[in-house]
Amino acid sequence: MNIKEAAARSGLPAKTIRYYEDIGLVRPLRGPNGYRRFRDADLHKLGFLGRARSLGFTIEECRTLLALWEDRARASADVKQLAERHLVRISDKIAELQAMQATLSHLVQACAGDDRPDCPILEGLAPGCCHRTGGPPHGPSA
Amino acid sequence: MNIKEAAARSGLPAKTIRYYEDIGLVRPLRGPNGYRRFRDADLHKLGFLGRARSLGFTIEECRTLLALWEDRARASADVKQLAERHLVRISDKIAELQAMQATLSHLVQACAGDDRPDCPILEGLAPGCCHRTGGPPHGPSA
DNA sequence: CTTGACCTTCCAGTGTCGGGAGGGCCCATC
DNA sequence: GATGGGCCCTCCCGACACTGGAAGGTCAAG
Repeated sequence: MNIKEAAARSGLPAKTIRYYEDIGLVRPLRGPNGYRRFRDADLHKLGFLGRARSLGFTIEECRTLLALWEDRARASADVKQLAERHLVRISDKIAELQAMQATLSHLVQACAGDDRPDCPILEGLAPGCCHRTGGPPHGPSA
Repeated sequence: MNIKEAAARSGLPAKTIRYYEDIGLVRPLRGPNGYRRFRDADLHKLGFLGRARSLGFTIEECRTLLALWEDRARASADVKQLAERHLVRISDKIAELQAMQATLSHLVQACAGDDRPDCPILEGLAPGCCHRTGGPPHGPSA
């Protein structure tokens, strides 16, 4: 099948599928006109990738998982280790977001939110004020 | 003071400070040799930015917050609205991560993690298997 | 005068695509 | 045979918020 049907069946945008081919995650055949031709095995891979990505695995982890998936002799311990490391990352991220949430909701609760200029939120962000969560100043990344 | 001291005092890398100047968040003076010269007001801004960023506000939100901070006649409602929208984003993100966490930890628990090839994690990622969390296949972004 | 720390600008890369330009292919219809 | 519309191709740029590095200017100490 052509890319549009592969996209519809896998749930991935055609652009993403082309990108995945670009970085070597899938290798569909090519017809004589240069069109990509996807077999069932390619579809399976795409579905696998979509689900792994939706669980937050990076592309490189997906590449590893895909290799393990296709290796019938793999040890399940290898997969489990990868997944557990990813779970740790997820937990860390959740904790980080919860810390932001706690700090910010304190500030929001303290703010009247009317047409007066007094604003505990801005005051809380001002230098030398109040207690902080203490994290390094690089929240949303990592 | 020069950029290095401003970086040390604000907790931001010098590169980041240059970037912030580039996009117009701070406007330090320049000495006759072309070096940036930071006044206390610039330092305050940098600290403000660092804390707002650490709470997960985007650069554009920081720009808005900074404008509100410097506007002595702003209504605190404007700030509160911005912060509340951001809180919603944080909650959504947490929920998304928790869904990933739930799905993945189920799979991990079911996996023996030994040297045999049977792996419920990979099976759970395979097409046409088991129940999913159902989210769109774009986890870590957004 | 040399050394080394500091400063400058500019360019390129990160990760994961999405948007769009410019052009080719294919099928159906007139 | 010509035309239209849909599908496909490659290639390049932009997004986010920086980070690294190269090439070169400036300053203070020895």
